[in-house]
Amino acid sequence: MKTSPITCANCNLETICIPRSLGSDQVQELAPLIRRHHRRQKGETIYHAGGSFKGVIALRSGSVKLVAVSIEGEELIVDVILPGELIGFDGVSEGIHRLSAIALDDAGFCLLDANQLQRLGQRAPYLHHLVLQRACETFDRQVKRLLHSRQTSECRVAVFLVDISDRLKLRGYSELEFRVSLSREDIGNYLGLAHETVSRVLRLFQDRGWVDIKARNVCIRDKKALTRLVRD
Amino acid sequence: MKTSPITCANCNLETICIPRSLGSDQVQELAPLIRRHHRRQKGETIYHAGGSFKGVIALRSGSVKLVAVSIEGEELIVDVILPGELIGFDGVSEGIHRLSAIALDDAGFCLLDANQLQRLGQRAPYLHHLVLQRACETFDRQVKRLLHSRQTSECRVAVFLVDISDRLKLRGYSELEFRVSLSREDIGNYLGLAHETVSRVLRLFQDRGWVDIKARNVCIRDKKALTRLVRD
DNA sequence: CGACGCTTTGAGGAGATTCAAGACACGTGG
DNA sequence: CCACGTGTCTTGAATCTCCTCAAAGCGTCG
Repeated sequence: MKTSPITCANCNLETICIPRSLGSDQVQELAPLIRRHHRRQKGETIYHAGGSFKGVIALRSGSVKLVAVSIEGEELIVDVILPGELIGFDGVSEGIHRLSAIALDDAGFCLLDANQLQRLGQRAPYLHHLVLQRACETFDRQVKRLLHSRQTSECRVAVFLVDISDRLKLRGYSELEFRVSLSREDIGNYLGLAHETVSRVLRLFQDRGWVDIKARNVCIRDKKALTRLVRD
Repeated sequence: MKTSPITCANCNLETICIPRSLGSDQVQELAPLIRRHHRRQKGETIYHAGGSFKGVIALRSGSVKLVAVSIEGEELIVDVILPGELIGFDGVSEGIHRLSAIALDDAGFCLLDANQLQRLGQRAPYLHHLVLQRACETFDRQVKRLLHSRQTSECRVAVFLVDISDRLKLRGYSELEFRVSLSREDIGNYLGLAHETVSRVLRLFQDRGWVDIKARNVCIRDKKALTRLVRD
């Protein structure tokens, strides 16, 4: 049934994307505001730092990294995004994106146009509030991240694995077996560790029988042990 | 003229608080939504983590720390707030505050009520958008913070001093002489350093003739030197 | 197969933390 | 006015964690 148009109403992400807390009437109202069927291949950018803000984006499939680029050209990975999550808030305050969004796999996404967003006040006030909520959630995430940035390398890697696992579970995927589309370099960058350290900690976890890791495929054997390490 | 009511229209923070990018008509519209004249003494909390979200708060005077409390009861300082800045976004997504806001000095603030905020869509759409912008700014701030958390202790302390200096300047205060209401402990907590390290770095800056520090009073002698250290 | 990129592993070193002790400031009470 | 106590700040020395540098192993894709 690929031919029938996919709308918010029949999207498989309905329960985790924007419509999460909306009634079906409200979803009907939302649907026409959304532009769908955008795609990017692995490695392509969805938006560039410095580029103008086009709207809020809901990731439908694949995964994305949000990257800040310093003056010297180094990139710093600010966040990793999974399907159903919203990005683009780094462009709201200035109208210009502060971060780049880069596809880690082939990715599909929807766009809530910036102009629609501005006018959302009249058309669907609760939607506007919803967007504000989501924006604040991304703030919450950064605060959590900040908390973890104080902890040891072991904690940080454990947090990373548990976080991905939890979020995948929430989306109906396996929480114990998954593929991490990030290189060791990227994971290190994201966690504030050298890639060698990431490698070593992963090895340690494997020696303890907590995980099984082959290249980028992760199999969690003892999630409790990992969670115990987190404590925050 | 203490007797004439202070409104957004005649507030001395007009150009840096919410009205920053509003026309005078729009400020007139904003004013009645705001509850003013709230006060807290040094050490008192403006809102508690776990308490219900009452609304977005604009700080009028004094300074405030935003604090996350971990399970073990340790506090982590997430941000330091100066007059004209907005707080409360940590309560928007859940309706419950994730952080506590604690006055560092005697503080005065205004409240944009949560109920007004919800209904803002109809009454003043641009205002709602403005609030979204400010929420996203706090996100931007956390991203910056994350970037700095990767750097050496010297960089981090320099960033801290320059940041406070810049923000005070923006608000018409002296950018070279000011009082930091945080203890060494708090600064360390905020920057992710031991308080001894803060002390040592401050000493270093003093030996280099970049700053003059007596207790919590800071006098910046060579701001360029500090800025040079920042590079991001 | 060979080249390239990614990952692993080891050894040495740098930076920050921790622990411990002493200096200083401030307020209280004698 | 000074002695005293408490909390904050400074300073030093030892320790530890993680980084850097270097080299070798593994995989994958032309």
